[in-house]
Amino acid sequence: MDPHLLRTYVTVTRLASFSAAARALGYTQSAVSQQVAALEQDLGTPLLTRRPVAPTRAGERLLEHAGPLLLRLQAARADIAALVGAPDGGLTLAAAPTALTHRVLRALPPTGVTLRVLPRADVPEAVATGGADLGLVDGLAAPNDPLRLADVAPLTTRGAGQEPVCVLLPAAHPLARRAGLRLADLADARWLDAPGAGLPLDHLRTATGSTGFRPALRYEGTDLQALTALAAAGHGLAVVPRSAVRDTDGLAAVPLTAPRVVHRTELLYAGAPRGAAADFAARLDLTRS
Amino acid sequence: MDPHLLRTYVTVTRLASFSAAARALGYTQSAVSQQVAALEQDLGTPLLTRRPVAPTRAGERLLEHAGPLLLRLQAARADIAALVGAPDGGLTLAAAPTALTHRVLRALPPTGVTLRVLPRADVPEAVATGGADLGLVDGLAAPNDPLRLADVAPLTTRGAGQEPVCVLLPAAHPLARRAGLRLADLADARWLDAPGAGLPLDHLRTATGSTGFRPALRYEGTDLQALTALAAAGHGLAVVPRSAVRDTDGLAAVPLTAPRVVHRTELLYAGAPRGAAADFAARLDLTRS
DNA sequence: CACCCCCGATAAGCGCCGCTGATGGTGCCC
DNA sequence: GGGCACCATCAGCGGCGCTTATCGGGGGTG
Repeated sequence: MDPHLLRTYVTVTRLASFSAAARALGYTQSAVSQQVAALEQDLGTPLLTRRPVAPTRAGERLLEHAGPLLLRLQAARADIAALVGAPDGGLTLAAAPTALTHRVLRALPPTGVTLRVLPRADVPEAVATGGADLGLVDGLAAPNDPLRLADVAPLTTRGAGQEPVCVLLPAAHPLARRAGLRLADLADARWLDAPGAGLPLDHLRTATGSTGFRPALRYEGTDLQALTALAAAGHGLAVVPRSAVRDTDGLAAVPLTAPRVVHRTELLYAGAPRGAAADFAARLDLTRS
Repeated sequence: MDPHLLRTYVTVTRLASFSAAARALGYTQSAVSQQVAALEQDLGTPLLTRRPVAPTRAGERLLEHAGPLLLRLQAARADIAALVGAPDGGLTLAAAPTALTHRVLRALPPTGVTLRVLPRADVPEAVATGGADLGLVDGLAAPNDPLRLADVAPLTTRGAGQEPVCVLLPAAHPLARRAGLRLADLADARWLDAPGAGLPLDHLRTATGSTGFRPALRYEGTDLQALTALAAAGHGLAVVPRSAVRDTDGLAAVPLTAPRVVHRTELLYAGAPRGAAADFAARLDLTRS
């Protein structure tokens, strides 16, 4: 189970070709063939069907393991490398789109910042693999509960703010005049599914334990403005943190009263923040409400 | 970052000796020395101080990664192996002590079962590495919330029951006559810390967001009977699922009313349950309350 | 229907990596 | 101060894994 073999195997399945994988990895086709054979012999079972090249059942299981494994390996490398290399003075921040609250933006140093906006699921990976010094992720959680993140590597999380959430709906919606809304009452409504930009629907489902929240339109961008416009135009409801609500024609934003859920933002880092990253983290703490 | 080198490095740090690690791993001392040197060169930094042999800062970081990495690797192996080998008909069940509710015990097949009671933290590992076909873990959670488990490997969880929890206190305790108790009111009391048997104190802390719950006595066994006796004798309070409460001299069990937490039991498995494991899982589902 | 091309498996050869055994240097304990 | 236990280093060698070369087969095309 050499990581080398694992990487080759993953590449072969991804490209569905021994030869293409060989070209991609800088090997000969023969080497790739031998590597896959070695892996299969090691595990005692075929992992791929040839012609066409596709994973067997065992191969599919292995793929599920291989990704996180290689990721963790890379994370370990990056972690040590970060400890060795001197901090370069700059600060790279990976953030989910809705995690960029005003409080965060205010705490940013004036220069030397690189901001990478990523889908929320990619943020921990970016921090773990050294693609960013710090990460900001957000999500719905019970008050004071930490967020649930995939543990690609031993990352430290620190709360970076909580705020109420609102439901976005067209102003003409029958419920738009309400002072507060219960999420359970909206399970049968049509929702915007915005895994990149906002809070994906399965977050709502786990938060309420419901199986509802059928998607109306799936939005794959990361832009909140567009999401807001979609909600105003009646393409579906959305849940966003209150501070992300902007006055928009035809839009109503009603606070969510039940379940008691807050929009929570967390700061992520590997090891201890250093240099500009430490400064930023400290400044973020100072503005704690 | 060969897993081989990683394993050697971990062994060296654990034994704090190159020579001892070499003996343990079946290498010569020379080989171990070269392996560690290779790892250090690969990562570009010293990982160990010699004389005495102890990890450097970078080495400590690496250790944090190496454990889960090697575990995952082993889990992947075991996962594939389980897929290859025919199910042996038997069923090995790894369970946390308090996860063995009556409902679980009733669903067990009459023969061919091996029951391994482990500390809760070890259950996912046992399932992932093939030490058990199924796992049962329990813990406190908000109603309908899944438990938080370390994801050593892609494991599937399935709810296997929820029930209210009670606080165990001596019958002479001033609060023993109450009909219900709020956990927050008990943060300053002295608690039994039973990481093996019951619900460790940090579970209570995360559940309430409190930093209280100072331990009075630390109990390292896995026996609930002893824990109950300790509570009755006034050595500290404990929280247990209601069904685990037995009539005991001098013991009072008061339902916990706030926060709204339940004792939740979950079934864990890698891939899809097969053979006797599938039967058991289905029977557990049938008795769903 | 036959040819050809592309793909993957296999064989042979070789270079390099990593192991062993031996030796050197160093701190610690007696 | 001597001996010992420990780790580093060196030389040598065996085997692993790569490349090159070749074979077998399947599908597309003329």
